Amino acid sequence: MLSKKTKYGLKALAYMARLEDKQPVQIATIAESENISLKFLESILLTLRKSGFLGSKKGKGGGYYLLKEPKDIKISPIMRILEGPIAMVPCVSLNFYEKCDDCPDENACAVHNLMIEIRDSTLNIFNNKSLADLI
Amino acid sequence: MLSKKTKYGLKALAYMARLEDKQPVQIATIAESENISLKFLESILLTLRKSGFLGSKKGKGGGYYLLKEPKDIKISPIMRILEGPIAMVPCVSLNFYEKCDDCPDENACAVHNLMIEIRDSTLNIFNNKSLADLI
DNA sequence: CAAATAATCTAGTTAACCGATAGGATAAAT
DNA sequence: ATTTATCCTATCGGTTAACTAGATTATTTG
Repeated sequence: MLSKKTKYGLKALAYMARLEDKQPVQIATIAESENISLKFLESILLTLRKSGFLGSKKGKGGGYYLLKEPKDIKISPIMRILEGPIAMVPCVSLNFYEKCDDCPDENACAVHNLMIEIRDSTLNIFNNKSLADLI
Repeated sequence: MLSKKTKYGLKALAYMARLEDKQPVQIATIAESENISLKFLESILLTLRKSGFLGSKKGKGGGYYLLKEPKDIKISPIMRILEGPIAMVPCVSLNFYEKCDDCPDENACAVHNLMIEIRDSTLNIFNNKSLADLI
């Protein structure tokens, strides 16, 4: 299940991608337009800024703005920042790998091999889609 | 993230699929072989029986057994029973649909359309794989 | 019949996490 | 100096995941 955090984050990024000018947008504007809790969105955009997706400006006329062209912002890194691993199981995660407690031999594990397939097909979509494709 | 419940359930089913004879297997045997908590596996196999995947026999020589040939047991219904919706978001779920609170127009939602693609590619795998393919 | 076997059922515990909120600190513009 | 808007820390209620306890029921075997 996709967390609300990720869902809201993607929606906010898509909102910014839709704007042709690169003027900063205020949190409140996005929150209202997309029906997102203001305070919650605040923390989400903050993490997106700290991870290098967004720039920000304080004070009047301030807000958040995309640091790159929408077409150059792929979905997978956003997912990894907001949602965590893309794989359904840590033992097939490329960026968040963790060995299973059970399972002496990964290659012999039925679930492992199935989940590799799922990971690859999911990754194939997230890697090849940009913010520009979402709007 | 795949729950342990689903993971253990799939592993147990794969275990049974590997046996050529259709003799009942005891919970304890599977639990030990696959390093799964006995009591937890107990409740998992019970739900799988109630959903029609497994048959059971009580008393000596009893246990659980598959009701169909491994090649005739697809992954998707197992996932739906143990894990719930396959879609990452309720608004794109085929079997567990639910409207989003935010989002006045689904077709205009960036996340919605992205998640439809993910659902389809995932479903494509789960629908076309059987227990026999896992082993 | 009685003892052993193994599934069935009900219920509870514990820890982690999600979504949201509160309240003040900081920085920039007017 | 005042307003505007991000930044930051902390907290909290609710839910769920993962597991555990203990008693019951049904079946087989001696």
